[in-house]
Amino acid sequence: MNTKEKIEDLGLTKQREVVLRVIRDAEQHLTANEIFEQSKQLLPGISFATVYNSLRYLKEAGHIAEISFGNGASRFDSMTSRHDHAICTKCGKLVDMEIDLPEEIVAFAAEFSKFKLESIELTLRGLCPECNK
Amino acid sequence: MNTKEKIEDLGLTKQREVVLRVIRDAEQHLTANEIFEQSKQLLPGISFATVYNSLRYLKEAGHIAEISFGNGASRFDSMTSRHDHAICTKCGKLVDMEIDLPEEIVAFAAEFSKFKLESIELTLRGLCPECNK
DNA sequence: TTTAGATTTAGAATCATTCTAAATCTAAGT
DNA sequence: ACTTAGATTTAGAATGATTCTAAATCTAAA
Repeated sequence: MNTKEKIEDLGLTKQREVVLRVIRDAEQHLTANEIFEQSKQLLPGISFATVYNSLRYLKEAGHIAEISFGNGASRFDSMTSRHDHAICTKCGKLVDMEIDLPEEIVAFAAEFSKFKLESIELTLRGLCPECNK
Repeated sequence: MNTKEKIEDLGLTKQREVVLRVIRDAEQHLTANEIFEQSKQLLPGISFATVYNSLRYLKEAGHIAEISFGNGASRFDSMTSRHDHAICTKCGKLVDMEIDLPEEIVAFAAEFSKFKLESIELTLRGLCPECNK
């Protein structure tokens, strides 16, 4: 039995489907390069450019999200719902968090900035359990 | 009368002091390249590498903070106190916000992630007033 | 004044990402 | 099935940000 669920029909090309599959099956958030390496195993001829094209496409279609902090390459996330991140300042480990952000804080931030809100997230920086020993 | 305040004695080298001055005097958050351009006006011989070295040094010493979102170059911030950011998804405009984050949210995030907390910030993405017209 | 360590410099190198142009695929209409 | 137009993929070049390297210079302590 395979743990990997079939990807519902999204009208994706073969390569975009592979990229999405890799991201969905990953235990952690992968970089474009890691996604390329794993995609090649499922679809040997795929090119790096296609991985980037697919990431852009999937992001715009709302199937994945891009996460980037100061340090190096972006990472990609298959969670579609709003959530937050914790990042380790020592090893770079990235962890998803679900924090219930009170409506009044969201409203205050929108009012303060005068921006038309699209998304809002909390980022915690610190030491992960391993690095904190 | 000069609006620019003297930088207190931090034991900085000439070039690090210039980089810090440029960041402190800036109206908005600058990229490393913009900082280099402006630093050259105050200290013509300064090199790009030194700007990067200085930025790293000043960041580690806690005098400035680096802000980076997916899109392009990092920006540097002289505010030392905790604060949050709003970023325009269309033009990239970056605005500082001061949001009062309830202690229980901070505690919950630390507990949830199991990280030893160093900092926490809120990031709002959306359209700035100009781009929203 | 010597010396060791830190800093600066210029330019090369690296890394992530985007662009380009040609080849290939796909779907719609014949 | 055949044509065509548009979208997609490919390989590799190009770009942009940042870091590295090695030599020169500065600084502070002995």
